[in-house]
Amino acid sequence: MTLPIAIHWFQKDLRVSDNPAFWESTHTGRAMGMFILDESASHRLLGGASRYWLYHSLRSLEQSLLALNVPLIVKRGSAAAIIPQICKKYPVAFVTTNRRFELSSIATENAIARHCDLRRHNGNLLHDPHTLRTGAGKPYQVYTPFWRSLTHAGDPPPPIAKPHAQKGDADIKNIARLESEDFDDWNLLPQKTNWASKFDSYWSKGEAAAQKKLAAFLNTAMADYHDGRNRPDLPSTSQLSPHLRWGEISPRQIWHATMAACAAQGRNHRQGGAEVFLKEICWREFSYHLLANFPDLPVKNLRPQFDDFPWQDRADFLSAWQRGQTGYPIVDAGMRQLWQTGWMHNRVRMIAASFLIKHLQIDWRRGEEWFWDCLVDADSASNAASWQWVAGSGADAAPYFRIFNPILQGEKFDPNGDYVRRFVPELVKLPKMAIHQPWTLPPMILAEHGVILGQNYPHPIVDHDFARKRALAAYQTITSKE
DNA sequence: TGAAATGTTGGGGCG
DNA sequence: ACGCCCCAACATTTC
Repeated sequence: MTLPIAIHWFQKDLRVSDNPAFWESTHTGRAMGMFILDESASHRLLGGASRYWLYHSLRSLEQSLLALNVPLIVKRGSAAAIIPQICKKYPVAFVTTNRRFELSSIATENAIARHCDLRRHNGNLLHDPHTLRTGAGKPYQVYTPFWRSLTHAGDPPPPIAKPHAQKGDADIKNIARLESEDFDDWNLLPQKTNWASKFDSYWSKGEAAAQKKLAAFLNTAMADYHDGRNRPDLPSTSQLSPHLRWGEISPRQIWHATMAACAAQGRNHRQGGAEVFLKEICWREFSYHLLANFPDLPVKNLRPQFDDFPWQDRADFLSAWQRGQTGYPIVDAGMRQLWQTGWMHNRVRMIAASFLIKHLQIDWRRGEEWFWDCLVDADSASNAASWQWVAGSGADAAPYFRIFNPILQGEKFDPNGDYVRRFVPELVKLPKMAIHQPWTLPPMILAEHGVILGQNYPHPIVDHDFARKRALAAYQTITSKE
């Protein structure tokens, strides 16, 4: 008996193992993989760093599928148009995909489902974001009860294996050859200036690399993760975020591998590094829970009173922040790490975001947009939820008056200044007692260490004490109106 | 997953 | 020896 032709539509699941939708297509059909770069108007365009990652991830996926004898069709255009067209043109029985939760993606999937047998799976989250509910039957808006209910629900489903290699089928190979474009033609990599020149040395892309990175983390950094995760100067985080973003690895794989590692190491997974690590994985889950239930999350304040916040429209300040020229070393190091590597340590993301919002009084959406463009892990759920969290405009947000002091944060979490020196080379000779506040040294001493403020490193663009008081005053203007 | 301001306490210097 | 003051250290409150 010949199985029907099936398409697995890869979206944010560029992997072959623990991929429930892909599994279905290969086990109940003759499967073709499909990836569509959808740049139609309703979809947010990928940022530059994301396009870089996508290129390499597709390369890797292509190889994995080749080994499984599954052809891959890549196309550019509107998925809502392309998939029904292909289904009409060829005898495609059904289409599988792992559902997304962005508003535009939901609309696209629904449109396709009207024309094809679209079978949607929950392949990228631990649980369905619509099933976890508070006692009152509402979505969670506070992280801790969300975490409690998630852990109370028990372990997520165990990951499923990758499919066996397929028989190899002339029909679908033919279709793929006729239909597929070559993503080399898509200009996914930088064209004019190669700003991603350093990315290659920082990142291995693809499913195998993700698994390797997870294993390395579980065997080394996880033990110290509780405190280590806050140290941008140390290699103490998993750096799995871009792999998760593209679905090269699934949270269920991470969850169960962490449990297994704890068992093998004789550790308790309910405490120490493992629990904190799983909590971070669940922050991503929480972000998706928020996005699924409050689809405006990426563009609208969850707390509407923030709609009246007196944001400053200062292109010069925004640009200084983007280029890592604020005069606050920990902020500048973070922003330059972002530019050079496509990634920023999470502690520093909070500091840099707080600085943009609170010190410079710039709308969090400007920061969200910059991160969207620069991060290899830019994800509509995590990025938006985290920016709203820092701004205080989100559901379970940090109170607005929680204003990070970039000097204290630097001294606390980069105690020797090594992180600053790595990314702000003009400060490399400064002693650690001054590296987070170079302006406190007399100009003579600074010059001896190769620093001339205003020439090779900026003066602080705002005074911390002034900025803090101004931020609190601005916050008053929206709270007093209620 | 803050920081600053304000309040409290207790040891020690000193008249 | 005693009371007073100063202030570091810690705790609590406030933004």
